[in-house]
Amino acid sequence: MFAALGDATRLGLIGRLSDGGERSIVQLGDGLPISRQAVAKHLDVLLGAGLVRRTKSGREVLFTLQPQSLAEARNWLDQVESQWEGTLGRFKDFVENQP
Amino acid sequence: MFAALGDATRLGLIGRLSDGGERSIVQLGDGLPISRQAVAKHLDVLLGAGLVRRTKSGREVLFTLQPQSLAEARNWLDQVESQWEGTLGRFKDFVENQP
DNA sequence: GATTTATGCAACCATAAGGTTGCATAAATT
DNA sequence: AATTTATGCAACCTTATGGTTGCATAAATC
Repeated sequence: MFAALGDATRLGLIGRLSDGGERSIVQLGDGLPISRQAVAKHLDVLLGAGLVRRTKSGREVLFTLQPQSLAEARNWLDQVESQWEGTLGRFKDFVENQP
Repeated sequence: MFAALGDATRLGLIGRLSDGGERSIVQLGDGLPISRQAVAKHLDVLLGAGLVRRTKSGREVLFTLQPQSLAEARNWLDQVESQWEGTLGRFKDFVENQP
């Protein structure tokens, strides 16, 4: 899922969806300097990573952000950081107990 | 930087460094099914993303985690999530005020 | 001084990633 | 019914990416 976030275009798409609204492929690609197909492929990647949800409405395909999945990424970061800080704490103890 | 995290091998390296210790290229590659050179390349990527710090000690090159940079990634996620929740709040208001 | 041991540099390779184009299909419009 | 408009499918292209191998260098160890 970090891989899915590791592309500027896809980060941009998520940004556009971060207001909670649902948008079609055409809408999401509006203004971008790439073809509609390229946008569709990026959305497929985001879908595969569970970052967006796909619903059909008439002839349109609408995408919405799936923010629960972002929490997953955050949890991983939190875990690494907290483990690091735990060690930092032990290191502080060590230093402070030096004669 | 999400791109740097978007590789299983590199995530593993960060995991190994998350205890705050410093390790050489050989140490970090120990147990991995890839060559030392491949490990060195991954560490270069992590270095480029600011996720690790490089110091020389004798003939060894030691790497340590740079957790401040992880916070950056977290901030981005927080921002997207909070914007989404803001909208969710407005949506709740809307629903609750329906007759 | 000779030999390990830890890296760096560079060329090379296969596959994946991001992108394009052309054509087909399906739902709205006119 | 004819035409837009929104997608999907598939082939194709170029460049990055993750990986390897061979050789050079520099610091420890014998």
